[in-house]
Amino acid sequence: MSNILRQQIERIVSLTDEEYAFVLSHFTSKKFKKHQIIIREGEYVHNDYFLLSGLMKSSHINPEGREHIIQFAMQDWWITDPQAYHNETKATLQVDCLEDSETLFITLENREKLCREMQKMEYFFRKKTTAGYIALQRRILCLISSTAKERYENLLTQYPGLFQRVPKSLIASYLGVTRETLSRLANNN
Amino acid sequence: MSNILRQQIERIVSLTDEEYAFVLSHFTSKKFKKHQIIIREGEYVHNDYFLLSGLMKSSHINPEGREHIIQFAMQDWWITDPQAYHNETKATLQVDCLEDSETLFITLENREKLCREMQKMEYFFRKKTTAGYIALQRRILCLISSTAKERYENLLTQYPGLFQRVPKSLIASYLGVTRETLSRLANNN
DNA sequence: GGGCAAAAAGGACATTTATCACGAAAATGA
DNA sequence: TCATTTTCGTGATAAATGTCCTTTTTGCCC
Repeated sequence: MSNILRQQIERIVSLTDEEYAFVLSHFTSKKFKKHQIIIREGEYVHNDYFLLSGLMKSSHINPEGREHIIQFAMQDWWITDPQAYHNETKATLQVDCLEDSETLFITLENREKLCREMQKMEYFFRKKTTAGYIALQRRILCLISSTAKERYENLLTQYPGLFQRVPKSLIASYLGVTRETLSRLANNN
Repeated sequence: MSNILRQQIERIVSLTDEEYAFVLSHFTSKKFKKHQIIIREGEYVHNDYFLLSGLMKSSHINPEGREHIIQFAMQDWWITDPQAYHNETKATLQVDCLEDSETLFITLENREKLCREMQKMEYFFRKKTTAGYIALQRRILCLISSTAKERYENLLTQYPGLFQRVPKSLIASYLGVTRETLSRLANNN
């Protein structure tokens, strides 16, 4: 069974089996294939996806067709277009699969219902979002204060596995440099 | 009276006078002078500050003494070192005043107590943090996908008033460029 | 297994940005 | 008010990064 979700929640609040069953009843499981697009720009975003396995990315594609990667998500991570999901507006980001992936997703409606009916879960989501906020602040600091090389080495030490799973061009896109520049940094020129 | 805080909360949840009085009882008011340092690197961070007036910044100062600005906060904004505050660890950021400022601050203890005792407020903080998360994602996208000039123009249209209130060198630090580069961008070279 | 498309590497050159240096203008504080 | 910082702009040069291109390698699909 997929108690990865339960483990993540229980790192923040403890749950009885009954409580977890109730939580889980608000989720739906769904599998996706590599290259499948989960969220398309311009469409409404109904779900927030929790990854049980696989790998996805969220990205913005600018008018010239260049893609900029905002986030990679692997096992135990959440991914969606948060702006569109939480504000019920149309997506400006795209989310797609870099590998076959298994997910549990929750609609906004179910998330809010769950938070209303079970304060523990409202607490969980508050803490989880706070941790996310902190992580994004650190990424911003890295982007404004570090050189491309430092950002590259930083990512390499933080997520060494990522480099075996995704093409370098996507790593470059995440770091905010071109793939040529990344190639030079990686080869120490 | 300072009902700026109440207004911000009521944009998300409605409160009776009694409820607001209860909320407010968890805050302490404090004024600061320009140049005063509110949070020092290496010290524990007890408070999250809500600005009633004035202007502050949070920044990281690297070993070479270079400052990188993570956030400006003006009226109606919150500021702290979130990582140190929420995790009860020592500050890695500095928060200081760019103008004389009036604040309402809340300790982590009071914040958690308030959330426990009043689910409305847990809802408020969850929504507020979510909105903050979304804003940071957009800033990250801007940093990895836009040129320095675009980032400058973006900030200029979003916060035109800021340019009259803070030195350009700090704007540059926020945008992740040197003050010389910013000066040239602003004068269209 | 073979063919094809994607990915990676690298060269040559253009552009952007950082660095260092200096002087003028503006703001600040005694 | 006056002296002292701070701020701002600008030039010259170096370093970093982007752009465009070709070649090689890899890996995937039928």
